[in-house]
Amino acid sequence: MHASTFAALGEPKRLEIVELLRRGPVSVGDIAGTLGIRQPQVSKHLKVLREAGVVEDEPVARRRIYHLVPSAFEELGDWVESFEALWERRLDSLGDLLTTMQATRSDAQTTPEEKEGSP
Amino acid sequence: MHASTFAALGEPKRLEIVELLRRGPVSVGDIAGTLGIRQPQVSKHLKVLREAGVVEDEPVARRRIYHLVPSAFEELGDWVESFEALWERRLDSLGDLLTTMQATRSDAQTTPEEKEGSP
DNA sequence: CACTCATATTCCTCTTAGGGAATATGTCTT
DNA sequence: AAGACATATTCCCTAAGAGGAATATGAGTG
Repeated sequence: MHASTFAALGEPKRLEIVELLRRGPVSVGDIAGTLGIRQPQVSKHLKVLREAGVVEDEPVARRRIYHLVPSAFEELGDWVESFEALWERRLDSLGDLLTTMQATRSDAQTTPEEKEGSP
Repeated sequence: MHASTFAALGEPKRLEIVELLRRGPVSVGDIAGTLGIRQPQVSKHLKVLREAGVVEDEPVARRRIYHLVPSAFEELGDWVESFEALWERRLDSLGDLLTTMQATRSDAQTTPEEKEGSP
């Protein structure tokens, strides 16, 4: 996963553009009009999104219609999924830990004990 | 979905930190040592990640152990999913379009390109 | 309490990114 | 080909962000 993808989405206006494109392909001028951004800024933002692989454009008549690129979101989804798989494992470990603690001791008072293990 | 989450992940070193934390909770010093970044920079990056809700820290002895925050990734996952649902709808529309075109059966004209596929 | 280790914060500098205005490129239309 | 429209690019300026070095805060240990 490239940081540039996140960087592209990390700018508020660009995220708005992406949310707008969610509704379907839109031209540069329409993006500018809908979001109240000036056309040159829109073109700049689209350039960043395009180079990050988030959007693509297709010329139609004399305008350029921009649309989202599914594979970018698939990659993102895979990445996030690979993290979500961790919580389950962790929760299992936590369950084990709690079970162990409960079995070992069931009392705790003022002084929190220091967990040892790192030399 | 807040742009700040993406912005936090959009910096290469910070993304590295997140990838490292995937393996489990780590102290600031260990992050610095593992990634070859100086401690102050690590603290700064962690501050950004923390304020974006991506990581949390817990004091253990005299260090601070940082770990990922599941809810942040869940939110991310939901967001991405809401996009992936679109492709299917779009593909349905495309299917309809193709069906219509085939039914109409009026070829010739300015149909310049065809996606390569099964011949 | 003084000391030390671990982390956070500050100050400085420099590069980069974003907005505004103007202009260049490109593409239909007539 | 000239003109009109749509988009991209450039220049300028300002501000945000990231690294380096030094220092402040905080927590545990003798």
